[in-house]
Amino acid sequence: MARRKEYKEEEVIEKAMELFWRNGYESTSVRMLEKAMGINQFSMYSSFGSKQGVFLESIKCYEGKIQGIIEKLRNSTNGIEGIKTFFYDSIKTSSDCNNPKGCLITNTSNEFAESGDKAITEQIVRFTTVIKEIFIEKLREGDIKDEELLIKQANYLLIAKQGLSVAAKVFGQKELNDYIEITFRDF
Amino acid sequence: MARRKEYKEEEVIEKAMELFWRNGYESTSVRMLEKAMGINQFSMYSSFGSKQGVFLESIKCYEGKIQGIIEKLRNSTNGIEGIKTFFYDSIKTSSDCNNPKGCLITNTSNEFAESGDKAITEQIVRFTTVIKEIFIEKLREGDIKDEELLIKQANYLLIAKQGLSVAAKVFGQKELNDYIEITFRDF
DNA sequence: AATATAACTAAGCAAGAGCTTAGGAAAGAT
DNA sequence: ATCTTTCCTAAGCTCTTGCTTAGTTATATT
Repeated sequence: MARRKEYKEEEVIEKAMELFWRNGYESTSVRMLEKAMGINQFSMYSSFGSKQGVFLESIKCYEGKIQGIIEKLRNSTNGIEGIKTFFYDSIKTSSDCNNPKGCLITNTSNEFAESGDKAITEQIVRFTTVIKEIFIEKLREGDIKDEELLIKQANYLLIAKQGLSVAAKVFGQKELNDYIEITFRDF
Repeated sequence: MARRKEYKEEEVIEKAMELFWRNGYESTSVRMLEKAMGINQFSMYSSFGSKQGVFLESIKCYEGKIQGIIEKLRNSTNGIEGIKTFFYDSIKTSSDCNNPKGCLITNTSNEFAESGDKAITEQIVRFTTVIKEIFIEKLREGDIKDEELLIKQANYLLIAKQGLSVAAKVFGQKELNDYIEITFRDF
């Protein structure tokens, strides 16, 4: 017995995500969001509660967007090679132009590192933990490994992946390829 | 024939630098700056022209602060070992508490990556180039190296260093050590 | 058709941003 | 002591921020 929404939340949030991805949280204003999403502030706030609400939903949307390559990593059966492919897939996502560069999760982790925002930090930690566990799982498929070396290597790869995402915003394709090649040269 | 300044620019800029280092550019307001620097906005603007002026001067101040470890790197004579030491020195700078974590240059590079601000981007590129050239120089001191591999390795180390600075904000000491150890394991 | 409920528009709110300015205070030159 | 030049205080300027609200429009139910 009432009027229907003229937009779908899943659709407008995608536009929001791209904006946050490109500019970060603070540099994206609610006015910019309403233009990009094609809805006005009232609708935004009634659908997502707050700017932070839009942002958290954007992160979920992003996770959905990259779920494909994460599943690919998870289902890979060639150990360390699967992780290497994951690295290449990651920068490929952001190199189809018109897409922002870098990784939204990593960008966010950086922007909020010192702020200590709880809801956002939690999202990031959760995501990072998932990736690390997959790395460990894949590394376990490899040759002789004592547990300690395994953790060491997982930490290395996790930070390397994070570094890659950051580097992708600034460095060129050749530099990134050089980086990945040497990262995996001795596994 | 006039009144004298009640502060020294070199002293107040250090406080500004710490604030920018901790919060980034956008999240640091002029009101916060005047409290931290102990001078009011009039003095700030008459000494540095604008908020961005304060920021650019803060970066110079930061470069001065880390010049020690860069000179140490430059003067090292044990090739790749010198670079490894440089990595450890870099995270040491930010692990004496009361200092912000990460690297101001890297933070800035990240924050302004998509903005395309000219003055700031130029500062970053200049600094990055210097580091890369030192890396190449140190790598040249090592064993047999064709030029191409050398560039590849320099790119690797440059991105690895950048990744380390980012990681230092989020990861613990053990993870960082693991990362550095494996980064340099096969040189 | 009348009514109730939800969604839209657009205007506006307080707070904070970067920056400016008028007026007084300090100190070297005369 | 006076004058002149510089510096400091404090208030205020305009613009933008995240968010709200009054008033209107559209739709499902009766």
